[in-house]
Amino acid sequence: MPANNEDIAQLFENMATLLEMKGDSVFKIRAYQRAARTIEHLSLPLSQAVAEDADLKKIPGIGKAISDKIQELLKTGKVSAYDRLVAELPKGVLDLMAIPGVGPKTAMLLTQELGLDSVDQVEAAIHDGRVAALPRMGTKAADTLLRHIQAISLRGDRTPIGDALSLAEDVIASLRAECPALGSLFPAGSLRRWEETIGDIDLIGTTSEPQQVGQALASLPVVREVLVSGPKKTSVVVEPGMQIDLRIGEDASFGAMLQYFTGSQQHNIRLRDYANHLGLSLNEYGITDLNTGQVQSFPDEASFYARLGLPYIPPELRGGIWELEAALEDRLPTLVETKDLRGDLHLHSLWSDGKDTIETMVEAVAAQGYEYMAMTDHSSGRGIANGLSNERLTEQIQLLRSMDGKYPITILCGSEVDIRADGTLDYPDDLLSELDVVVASVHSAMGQDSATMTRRIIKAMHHPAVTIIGHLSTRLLGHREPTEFDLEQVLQAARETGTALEINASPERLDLKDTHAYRARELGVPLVINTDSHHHSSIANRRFGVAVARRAWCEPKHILNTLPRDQFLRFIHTPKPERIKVFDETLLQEAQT
DNA sequence: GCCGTTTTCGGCCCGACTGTTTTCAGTCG
Repeated sequence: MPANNEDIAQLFENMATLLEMKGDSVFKIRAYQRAARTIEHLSLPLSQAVAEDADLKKIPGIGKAISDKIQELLKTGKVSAYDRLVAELPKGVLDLMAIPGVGPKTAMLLTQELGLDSVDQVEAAIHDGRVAALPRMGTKAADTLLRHIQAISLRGDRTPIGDALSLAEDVIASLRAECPALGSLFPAGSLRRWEETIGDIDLIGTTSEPQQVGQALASLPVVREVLVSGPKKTSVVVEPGMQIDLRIGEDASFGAMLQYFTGSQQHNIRLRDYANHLGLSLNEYGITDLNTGQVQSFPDEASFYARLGLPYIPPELRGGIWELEAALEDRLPTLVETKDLRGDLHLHSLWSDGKDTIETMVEAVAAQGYEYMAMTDHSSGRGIANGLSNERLTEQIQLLRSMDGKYPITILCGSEVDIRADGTLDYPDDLLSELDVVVASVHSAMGQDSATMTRRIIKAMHHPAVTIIGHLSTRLLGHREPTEFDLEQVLQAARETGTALEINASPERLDLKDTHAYRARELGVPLVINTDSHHHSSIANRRFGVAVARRAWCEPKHILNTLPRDQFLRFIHTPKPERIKVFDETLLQEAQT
């Protein structure tokens, strides 16, 4: 199995760490870190790029040396320079960095001075006092280390954005209740960039009473531990095991602060580098003119970016790879927004495993101002999901047809049909042909190898009745790994057959994920943002799906369900291979207007 | 190691906090 982008990014991240332990040039270290971050967020698999003989040096932050190493890794399965570094440095030294607060320097100190090569050994060495006796350590530092080690198991991995966002909203509400002096208070960081999982929750606020707000956070009942407590910054760990960082500033400089703490780090590094060329220096308080020393503050982000001669860059685009160039060349996309959506094409009711009646779901979707919707209960193969037999589906179709026209929304007949292990569908063709919208999804045999799964999905795409492939990878964030398949082949087949791919907005799925959606958009594959709601309240989840699309640089024209009703109906009523032309035409039309 | 709105050589983002230090190194984001 060739290395994927994540593996390659991890290798360069390790490489940077090992070089730092050796005391190598900080700039070389930074170059490897930058390359790692870039590769991690790349939409195109590097294995694919190398196979196609693409020039990797076109990717920002990747030059000859790193390009050569990527090629070496993909061709031979290893990077000799990396292997040499690993051999050169003490065994286990990278493992120690899993301890928060232990960086390359401390890890080296622990391995070289005490010969420790595992977290367990460090814990033992703290207990018998050897760690506290090290140079630049002490009892307090050793105690802190011990607390961090004990907290490792409690502080889980990254948290899915849905959970992190509701936690952040709870904390914001509590702080508001506790602190009358609080002005603005918003999430920043990865939460504001809508990353699919969140490490720490960053909050930024303004107040005339900074100490009071920090104190209020530290005293919240959900707080398990206070990590940092200063005049401008407070960090705590709250009950489910998440870290919250609160930064406090003034209203007049809120724009600079919001920009600074929204990141990404990579975006900020590139932005500050660019600013330096303009004779300006950026920090969280404002923009300093390096010639005059004058500091200018900004109440909002738009004026901050404008001072740099840039248009406003939406947080979802601030990945630090492509957005600065796009902004300079005035080709930032006009990103799709929630208000652009006109339909939801993946909805469940009590007929299968939903929790609401069809009527409740219809009313809830109509209340969003949508123009059309498709009821898509499960097919019969989903025994546990109370899937509809042929007879029940026929019955439901009759019911839906009788309802259509009685609501301020067009009700389409649909089904979420299982793609069986062999790529066939779960209903006979004559029944499928009666449906307006078929969402075909994998729900079983998820362990198939990549080639089998790829064939299976592509076979389903070639079925004339299949409108959309639902939650392509079947992953559940934090619970189930994605299936294995060849993304490029699947996307090409989607394009050829005129099959749309779903961006499933359920915060536990987010499937397509952002980088896959990005690649799909590049290849001209129609995308659909669906909530897959099983309850009327879940329709609000569309914001998560819109966020994925925005991170994929999607404009309304890339999203099928931003089409007005009649154009959407024209799309689904056009036979499949021709259907893609309808999509392309609407693209052209929109581009001209 | 990367890169070019001063540059193919000489630069490379910026600050808060902690714990150990009498002026700073390490870590984090």
